[in-house]
Amino acid sequence: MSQQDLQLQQDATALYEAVNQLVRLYQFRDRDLICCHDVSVTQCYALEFLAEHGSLRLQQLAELMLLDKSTSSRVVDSLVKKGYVTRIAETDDRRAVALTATDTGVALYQQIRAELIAQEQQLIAHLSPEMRQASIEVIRALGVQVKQRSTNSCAVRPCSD
Amino acid sequence: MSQQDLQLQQDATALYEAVNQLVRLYQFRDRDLICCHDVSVTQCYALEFLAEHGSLRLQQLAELMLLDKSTSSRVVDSLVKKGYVTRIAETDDRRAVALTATDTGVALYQQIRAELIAQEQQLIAHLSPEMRQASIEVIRALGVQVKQRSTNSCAVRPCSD
DNA sequence: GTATTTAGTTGCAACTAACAACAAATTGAG
DNA sequence: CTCAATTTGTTGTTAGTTGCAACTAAATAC
Repeated sequence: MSQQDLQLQQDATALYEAVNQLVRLYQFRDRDLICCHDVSVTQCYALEFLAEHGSLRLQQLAELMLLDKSTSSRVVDSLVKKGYVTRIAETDDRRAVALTATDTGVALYQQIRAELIAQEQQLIAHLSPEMRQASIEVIRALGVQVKQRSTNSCAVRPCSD
Repeated sequence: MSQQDLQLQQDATALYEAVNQLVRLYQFRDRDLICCHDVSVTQCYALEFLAEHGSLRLQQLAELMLLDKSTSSRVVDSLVKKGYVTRIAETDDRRAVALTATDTGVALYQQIRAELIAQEQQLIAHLSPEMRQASIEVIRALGVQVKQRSTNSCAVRPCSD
């Protein structure tokens, strides 16, 4: 194996370990609140989609979140209870419900988002633009990879069991 | 705001969104198996610690995994049932149990690890060593940040509620 | 006008994880 | 040495999350 190949393999291993660590630790945010605010991570994702898209039906939200509609319905339940989202029946199709983030909900999401972005900013402030870009690319690519992995059951080889 | 500051902020936002996406999608691996192998993600983490550390007591494993000892005990249960880990009572302290990955267990972990590393390698093969290094650094730093965030309840400001 | 489809909710079961109570072994104090 | 306190690990219970299936209500199709 060449020096370069060796280096690549070492880097891949380091990347694997770093991602592993990151994702493992992130699991613990799930049960906690997002940084002191009274929403779970799943709830925050839902709030994010609603804040970004303006208004969504439950079905659409469920698809975006890759969750079952029943689960989404319950996530919305809790957000409604907390006053971050409203359910308003649509007039033209009275089965449908328009989910909308309230002002409080949007404000909460923006606050959480701003805090998290500020943290990311600290993290990459010392890096050159090229390095930053590379990091972002890699993390994006990891996301795409995981997405493929979760739709196919296995990315490397077909399922053996 | 200067051009550079603006760029930094944009990069931070992009990073936030990429990490968000990655971590959100990773949640779905949790219920599935790690890429067709018959262990859950938590079980795989336990297997990893045992394969890396050789032999651990339950208490030690629980601390490493940041889980309650009861939860760890049950995670180990399932790994024992599947034949990936053995529980062997220690002779000098008969309360204690030495947890050890079996050969099969180590082999499984190494296979999973190798597959994941191969994927990472594809991902970063086209990057220059400096770019790779930067990516790894950033992801590592994100991990450390999350760790702090999960011990302190809030990294940015003291809890307001 | 009835049958089918669609949107959303609720019942239920499976799973995960923590807390508390517990049993068994070890350690310590007198 | 003996009995209390501590340590190690397991089990009972509870809370929370999620998906599937069954359901209601509304809209659409024939």
